[in-house]
Amino acid sequence: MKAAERVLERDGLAGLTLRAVAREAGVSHAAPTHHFGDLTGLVSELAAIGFRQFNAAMVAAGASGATAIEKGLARAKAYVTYAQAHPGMYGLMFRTERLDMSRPSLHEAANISFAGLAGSIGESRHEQIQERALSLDQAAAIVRAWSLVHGFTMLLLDGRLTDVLNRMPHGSTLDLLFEAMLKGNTKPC
Amino acid sequence: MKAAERVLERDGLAGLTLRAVAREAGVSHAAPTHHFGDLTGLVSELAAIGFRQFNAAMVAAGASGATAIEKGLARAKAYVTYAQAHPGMYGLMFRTERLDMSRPSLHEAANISFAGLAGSIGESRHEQIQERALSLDQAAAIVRAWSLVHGFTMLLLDGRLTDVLNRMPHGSTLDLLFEAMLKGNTKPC
DNA sequence: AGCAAAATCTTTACAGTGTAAAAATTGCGA
DNA sequence: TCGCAATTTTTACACTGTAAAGATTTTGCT
Repeated sequence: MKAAERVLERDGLAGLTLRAVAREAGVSHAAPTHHFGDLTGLVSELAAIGFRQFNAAMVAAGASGATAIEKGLARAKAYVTYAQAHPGMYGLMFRTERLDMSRPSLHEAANISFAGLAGSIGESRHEQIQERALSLDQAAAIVRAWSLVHGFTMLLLDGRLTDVLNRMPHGSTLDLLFEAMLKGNTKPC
Repeated sequence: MKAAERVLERDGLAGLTLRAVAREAGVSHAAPTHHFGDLTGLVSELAAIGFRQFNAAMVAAGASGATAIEKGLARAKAYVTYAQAHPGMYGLMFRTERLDMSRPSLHEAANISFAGLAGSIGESRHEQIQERALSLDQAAAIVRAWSLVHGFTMLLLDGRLTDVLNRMPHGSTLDLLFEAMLKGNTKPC
């Protein structure tokens, strides 16, 4: 197996550095650079793997429910669950600063994930969504679902929800809060 | 003026390093360390300033509207506008990894921002919210609004919405999308 | 098989970085 | 003014990403 592939088996993303992955892979410190060009390249390649895992989890979750509503809820929960299980990877995937979205593998993986989201929204609206041309309503529905779940996930991973949770009635769980958030009427203003 | 204070006048947050702020402040490279302890301390102090600015913008926006609905919308727009005007700062404020939330100044500034959000939600629900004890409904409403706006903001700053925007009907603006997202019915599942 | 070319890896080097400890300087109150 | 504490500089170290050049291995082709 090539060093490049060994590098991509890393699971802890905390202290991710070119030299660290080189050490772990048992190669010289400059070897990874040859494969990935630079740190941005390595991170982008890892993020692409993340998007594929992430998408697979969502597809699997969507297959479980019976109604469109159940499927949507299952997918939303799978979204948060994936992020909780792989917080470092989720951060990598959605922190554009160190990402090169023009890399084909990353671009494609991210696009497939987005298509899954759009398809899911179309399903729940009982209409076929043409990704190339969205109506305002469709775009709003997609962005609403995405913002809601992504925002919740980010706040959760960044520890911004612990205070709210602690101040909720005794016995309240994160799951309960998440469901209540999704099911309620949105208009906050 | 002390070097420490000069450091905090930095506006570009892109290449923020201890040594960079030292250079800009015209002090030795190790001077900032004495004031802030370490990089986490510096970043946390900057984030506290950000939260205060941010909160001021929200309060100002809330004063403009007549009805509770108008106020809420104005605040939501001010939220996104602040993040667009200070993307580096917004990232700093919500990227916990390099933040020390136990720092009194940061903790307090972040709490005031949260109280503003909670108060805004209480206003739109026509009820007084006791921050120390939230009902499930109240917590869900707060987290829903926060997730929605924070998620939208993050996706926007990370460039994840440009594709959606490009595929919307000709003439659609970000503002239009944002309003449509907020006004629609939420249940994505 | 043999050999040239391409891919892969190592070595060496350099400019930055955060952080720690000691030395030097400054400011200020008694 | 003197002394002490706050502040800053100096020096040092172990890291980091990146670049360039040489060494090695793998691959493809006749």
